Amino acid sequence: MILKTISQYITFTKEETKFFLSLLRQKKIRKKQFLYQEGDICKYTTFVNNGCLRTYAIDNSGTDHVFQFATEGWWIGDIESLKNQTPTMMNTDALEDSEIIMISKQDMDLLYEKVPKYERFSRMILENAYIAHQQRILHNACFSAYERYQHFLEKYPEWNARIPQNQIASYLGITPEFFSKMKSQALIK
Amino acid sequence: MILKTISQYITFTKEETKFFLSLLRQKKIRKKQFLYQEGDICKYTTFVNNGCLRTYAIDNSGTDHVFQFATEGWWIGDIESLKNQTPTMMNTDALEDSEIIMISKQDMDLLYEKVPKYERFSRMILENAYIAHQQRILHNACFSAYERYQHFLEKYPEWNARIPQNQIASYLGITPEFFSKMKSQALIK
DNA sequence: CGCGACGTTGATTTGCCTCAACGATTGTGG
DNA sequence: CCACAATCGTTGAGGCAAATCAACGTCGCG
Repeated sequence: MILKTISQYITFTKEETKFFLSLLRQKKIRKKQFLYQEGDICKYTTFVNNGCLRTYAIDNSGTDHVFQFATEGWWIGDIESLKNQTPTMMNTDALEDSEIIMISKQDMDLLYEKVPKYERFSRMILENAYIAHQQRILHNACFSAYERYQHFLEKYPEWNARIPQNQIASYLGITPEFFSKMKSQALIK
Repeated sequence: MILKTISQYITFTKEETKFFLSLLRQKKIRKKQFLYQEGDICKYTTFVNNGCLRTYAIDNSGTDHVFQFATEGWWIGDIESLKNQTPTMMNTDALEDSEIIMISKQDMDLLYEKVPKYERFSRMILENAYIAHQQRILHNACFSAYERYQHFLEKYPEWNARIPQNQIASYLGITPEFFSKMKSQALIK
């Protein structure tokens, strides 16, 4: 799975593939289990083989705010904490029993040294992630809650079917109560 | 200036430096002049030598929403439009008379081919930009307008002194009127 | 079964917006 | 160098989108 994802961007030789695979650690994680908690220093970047994870921050009043979801084929992790080796402000846990693949920061740096074209892969993945965030910032600024919800439905129909509504509400930046009302009333604009 | 910025991340040989410099186009842009408008396809990525630019989107009701500012040493551009060669949703213009350096997408791709370590530079710049966006998304979700303003003051004191308040208000996601009231009343929480 | 997670609905509140009016400053053409 | 417009910031009255708080139904699961 992870090789297939990478092969969409760059082509490994056999040796490179072998080397790459030697760096991976597979892991199972159960629903509700934490991968990281606030204050941890993230040592691994994570690829989701199957299942579903989320990262979220907690504000001063104790409310969760979902930063991202990750299902099959997605990467998840706090790049800030991983890059700077600083404590993360976010929590990462599993919404479903999941199988994940982890690469340590050390091995990642090793990979960049030995297989420079992996830089290209990372750059491209980052570009995509950056674009997604750009859109999210603009949508939060330019659109109403209902419009954001509609866009979410178009962009991630699979997530809508799979992820609890209170989590989606949090991702969209609204309360579960308002989300429920919005859906039932189909508030236009 | 641009070489100094790059040398913080990677080291060019003399030939590479020469090649890199051959790809740059310098340009002056006057206050209020557009670099890109909604619907344009971005062909260049832009580095600011001096002055100040901004990108912003316009919502259905005609209100601006600033996505980013760029002063000396910053890069600016719609990566989505640049990467996919799709029409941009945003406008980029100058808040001050400015001097900028532009690199075309074509030359950028050429650079990636000829100087693979430039991939690394891009990856690192992107990581930083990604982190900044991550923080912005979390702050918008977790903090009140006043808290966001305080954070802005801490992080970008120079911008606060230099950029008109209505633009900062837009960046923070509030109206100029509310921004003014907030400051005068020092609304806590 | 019984408890906790999830969703719904209603009454009330609030953070921020809208609209409108009004100084202060800047800049521009005559 | 002045008149005038445009830009920018401030202040006040009223309004709205979404939050809060609370109660209640339902489902899945240990």
